[in-house]
Amino acid sequence: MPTLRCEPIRQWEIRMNIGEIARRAGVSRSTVSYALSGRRSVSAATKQRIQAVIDEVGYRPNAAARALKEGRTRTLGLVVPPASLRLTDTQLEFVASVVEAAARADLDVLLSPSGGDHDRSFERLISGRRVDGVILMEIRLEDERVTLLQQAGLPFVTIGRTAHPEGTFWVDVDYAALVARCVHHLADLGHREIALINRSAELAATGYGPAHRAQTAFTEAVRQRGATGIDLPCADDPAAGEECFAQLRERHPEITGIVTINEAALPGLQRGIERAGVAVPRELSVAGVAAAHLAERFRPRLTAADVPALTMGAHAVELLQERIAAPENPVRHLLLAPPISLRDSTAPAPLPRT
Amino acid sequence: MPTLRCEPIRQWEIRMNIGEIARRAGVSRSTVSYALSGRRSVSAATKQRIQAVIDEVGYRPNAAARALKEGRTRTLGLVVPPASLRLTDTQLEFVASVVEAAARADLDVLLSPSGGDHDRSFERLISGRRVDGVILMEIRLEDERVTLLQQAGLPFVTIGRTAHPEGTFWVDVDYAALVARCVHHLADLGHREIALINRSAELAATGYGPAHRAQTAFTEAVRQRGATGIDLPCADDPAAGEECFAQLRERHPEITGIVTINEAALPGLQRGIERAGVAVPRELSVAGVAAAHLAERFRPRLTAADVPALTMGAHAVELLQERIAAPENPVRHLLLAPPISLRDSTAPAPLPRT
DNA sequence: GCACGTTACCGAATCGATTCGCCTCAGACC
DNA sequence: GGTCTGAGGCGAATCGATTCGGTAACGTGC
Repeated sequence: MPTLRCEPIRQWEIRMNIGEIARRAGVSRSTVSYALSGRRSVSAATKQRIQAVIDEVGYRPNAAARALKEGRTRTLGLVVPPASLRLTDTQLEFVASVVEAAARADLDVLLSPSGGDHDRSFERLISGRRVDGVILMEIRLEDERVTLLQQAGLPFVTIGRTAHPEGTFWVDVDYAALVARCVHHLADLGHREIALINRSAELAATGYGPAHRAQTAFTEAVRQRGATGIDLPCADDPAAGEECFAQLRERHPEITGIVTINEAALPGLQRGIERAGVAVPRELSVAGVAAAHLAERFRPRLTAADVPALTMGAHAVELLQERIAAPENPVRHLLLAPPISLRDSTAPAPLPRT
Repeated sequence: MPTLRCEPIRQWEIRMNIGEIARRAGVSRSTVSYALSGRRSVSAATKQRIQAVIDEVGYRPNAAARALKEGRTRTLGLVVPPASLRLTDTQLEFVASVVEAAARADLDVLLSPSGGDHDRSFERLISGRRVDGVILMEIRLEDERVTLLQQAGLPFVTIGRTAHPEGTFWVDVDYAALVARCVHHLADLGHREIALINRSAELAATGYGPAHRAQTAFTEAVRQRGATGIDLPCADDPAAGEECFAQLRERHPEITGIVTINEAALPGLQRGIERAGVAVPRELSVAGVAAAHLAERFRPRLTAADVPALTMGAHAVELLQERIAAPENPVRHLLLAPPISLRDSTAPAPLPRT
């Protein structure tokens, strides 16, 4: 008489590994492997039989076993700033485009928040052989993560670059060139008093490249054109943008042109301008560097160099794949300087009041 | 005499596996394993010697080998909407909080863009044993991904829920309750003509839960209070918000109260209100459901139920861990209905014009 | 007829960890 | 003194894939 214990029967849950496929197809495991990889010839009939079994049971090779044997994981690591810092739209587009580009290349993406107190996550990433390569965002001029990756001998590509980027793979936006271009554009329109609304003072203090390079290029470009320039740091949020503009109007009412690389502050900047009743572009011209959709969203539409964030992620993935496949290849960089899209926020400088 | 060939000497690049650690510490590999896991006793002296070697060479167990043997990867999958759809702030906070919570629990997160043409990525995720469990975002009322995960027998937790969520683990915001609460709040203040600015018509058409539930709850609450309600779908971007408000003023000038769950449209809504010269909250009250920082950013500050996105991600990770550890446990849900934070955008209804 | 190459397949080693079974040596206890 | 117990450690099997070497069978060319 059977006992009352009613263990759930899980017969159909036998593990589907390559051996089981081989058994059902009546071949050896190596034949299944070769049939799938095509690295040795397998007769059409056998191949078909194996494929039929695979389709029937929905088999897929175990990723861990394959990674162990092949020595690669088909996975990329993406190191993102911790969530506590709110990401800018451009940064988000980087992340999204990296993920999509990786998916297109049949690669998975492992996310790791770096900085803050999540160093364990970063350590796991680089020393547990969990990934074949790493994409690093938000690079500082001196960045210890770069050093750690170099020591670990793990291929990596940075979005942004350090102070001495010669030996590494990177993709970056040429903020210096773009800011200079904005200054020249305004100067060409007759503006003589120009302000730069930069990223936050904290970022600059921690050695954030774009903030430094933008400032240097701004100062230089303004000097070249014999204009006068004001450099204003501004926190990455709308409220700060509004505040920043208010201060600018109060302390430097002579300003007729603004260059901004702080896209998070744009909504606030716009609001500040509207509240002050300043007419753009008649009384004040604004040019900048920003994600295209933010430039389009500004009123009036912002004349700006559109940061090609969506393609940059794809480029980074591409470079990383090359680096992984051919570690001895010479380093490659990509410094992007998209043209300025002329929209509605810049115009000839107003005539000086007499 | 040595040859001229100068192969790079890579002696220090010998693979650091558990065997090498064992050799250097003069013990067997199993002893190293037990010393690290603590699953069997190892003398203090031996343990110390092993640890010293590990610290010296910076050894970390190979993730693939461990996953293969243990049958778990210590990795979670996070299925996100494809980048082509711009994520809302609340969604981004979900992602960020999931990643942070996972990092705190020493788990890695594998990102997979679903929908669009990235089904291979999703397939890899669920059938290659790459992850121990999956967190699914942007759930539709009928969602085939849920079915696929159930078939695959992979533990998963959804953020949001399907039409019949009884048998699954999920964390969700009770949009129905929150919208109703907003309606009652406005009704209590004397408003009789209320509009709902909902998510986009496309989302509703594809069976997006919050859009449906919000509409149903809105209709019901308005009916309960004997008020009249207008339900307006609105695309997820500022321009649409502005447009939507303009239409609302034109077609339904009698409206004195607005409820919105469309946070992406908020900036546009604000802009539309300002352009129309409508005084909030004197002439028009606005209440909604949104991420707290967006509510604070609205002018005047938005009375709203603050979506606790940052804790929701953490809850989802917690539930998923439980599901993985104890698959036979009864299902658990979490339906969050945070209180409405009274800010500055609601006030008693204006006296009806005579 | 023999050497040789090709096709098609099998068996076994391998990747790097975990874990089970077994062994030895003390010390405790009857 | 013999048995038991537990600590401490070793060796080997195992997870599921890939891949190398081997081996039949079957032409093909001389």
